[in-house]
Amino acid sequence: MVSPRMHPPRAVATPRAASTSRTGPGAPYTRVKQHLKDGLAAGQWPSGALMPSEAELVAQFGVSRMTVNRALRELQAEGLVERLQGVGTFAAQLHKVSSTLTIVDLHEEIVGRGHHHESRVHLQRSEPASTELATQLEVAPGSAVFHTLIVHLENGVPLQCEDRYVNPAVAPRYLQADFTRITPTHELFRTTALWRAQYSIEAAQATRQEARLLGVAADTACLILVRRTFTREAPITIARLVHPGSRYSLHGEFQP
Amino acid sequence: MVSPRMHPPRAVATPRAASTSRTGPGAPYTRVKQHLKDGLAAGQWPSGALMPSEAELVAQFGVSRMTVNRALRELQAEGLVERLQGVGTFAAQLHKVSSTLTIVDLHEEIVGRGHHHESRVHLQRSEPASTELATQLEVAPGSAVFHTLIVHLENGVPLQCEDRYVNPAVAPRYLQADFTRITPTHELFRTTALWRAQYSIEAAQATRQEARLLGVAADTACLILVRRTFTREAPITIARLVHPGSRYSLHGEFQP
DNA sequence: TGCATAGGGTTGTCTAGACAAGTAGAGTCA
DNA sequence: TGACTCTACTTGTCTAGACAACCCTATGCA
Repeated sequence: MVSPRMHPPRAVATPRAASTSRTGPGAPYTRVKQHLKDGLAAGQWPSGALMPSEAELVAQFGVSRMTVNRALRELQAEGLVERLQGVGTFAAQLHKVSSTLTIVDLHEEIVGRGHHHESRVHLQRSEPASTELATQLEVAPGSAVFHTLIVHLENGVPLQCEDRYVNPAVAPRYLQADFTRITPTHELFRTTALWRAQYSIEAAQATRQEARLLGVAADTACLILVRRTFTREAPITIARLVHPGSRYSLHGEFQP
Repeated sequence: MVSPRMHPPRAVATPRAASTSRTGPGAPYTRVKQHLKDGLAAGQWPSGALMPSEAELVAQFGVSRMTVNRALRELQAEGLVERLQGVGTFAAQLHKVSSTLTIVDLHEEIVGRGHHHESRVHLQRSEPASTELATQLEVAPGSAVFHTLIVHLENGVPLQCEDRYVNPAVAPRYLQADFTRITPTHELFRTTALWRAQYSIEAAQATRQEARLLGVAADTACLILVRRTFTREAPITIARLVHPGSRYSLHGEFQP
């Protein structure tokens, strides 16, 4: 980090008195944004519905149009609304948007959309590793590994089935976490040093168990992401993340 | 899509004369943003280096601070800079970046596996762009774009259905290529300068046409990758790549 | 009937000024 | 020396007004 610039004298604006704090999450544009997010989460505007115009929001919130405009522009960037010049602002198709293949915490992603996130823990235990799993996690065959099976719900709708095995040597306290309150991704982020990740993405029909957990028909096309992460020394975890294809897609961008 | 609201009369601003167009990619905030992006790409500011303050950019570009602020805010959102209130703007740590969904030529991939690659060209022509497509490729609606529909086979088994639209302004000789001998990806690599790519991955059941072309059942789960590539200036192509899920998966790796 | 146009809505953007809040160097005083 | 304030600088945000580009409907005219 380079040290900040010196401070040569320069004439600046004359100060005056004012009242309320404006920085931070209580800022007006944040209020407008949250109001719209809440409305979207509550189904106030179904997908494709026309949302209030900037002028209407200006009147409703008593703020300037630039402020409203910023809120809407950010919602657009987040993929929650679509805007057409000369036409209006529309509620976007639900959940299309997700983020990069960067490893993001699903919880943050869902909350970032202004939605409610819930985890249902179906399995949380230690079990002996199969031969293949032992190879993947680079542990001795038959030695204990941690296994969790969790379904994540967005606004009550199952979004992801997360079947995960964890290397106990790297995250010995993994099983003690309360996964209804913290996601495995977050827990592992917190306690291990991620260095590298490998993933593979495929489409397949859900297994019977997965279909049941996700509440979809057994032949639904699902997007399956298998991700293996590593510290600099050893594998941390291998996760099989199953999304019903109709409710999810991955987006990304890269620049060589 | 709900129909737009009615237009009750309301008083609006009085018009006045002005000169240059401000909307679009030539917009001042875009210029500022691009200038900084270019500088970052050129290594003008190494990771962590202090970048020009808003006031300096205001002076340099002759625009208002709000305009500069917007450019910097968007660069921050893109992860290219970090900003600290009261301190300054710093070049972000390089490539925290995502993934290596590197664009590989399918032909090389198949040949690399020691297998035989064959392309069946089902469509190769120029056609008028639909409104949405025109937007995606940033061409005038209704203007001609190039369209190819090709099925790639590995050892005689259909592996990918490639439905591709190309911007004629960027690759004017695209249609003259012999796609039984060279893949579109290779042709475009050869004739255009790839700068950026956007992709979206989802799972879905194949359409009837796709199922027929791929020789699979209509309800087969497929992995669909929609990829849009760009030169530094304009979109090159948008491709919809459909793989029968059972026969394909994507692999990647990244390092933070 | 059919076409051109005007009007009034919508988003997109820019400006100039202002205040708020945070940082850090430079002085001041005990 | 060490703790304090002062002050210049930074980013963060808001406002009111304006113009541009675009879209849709209604209207008037041929």
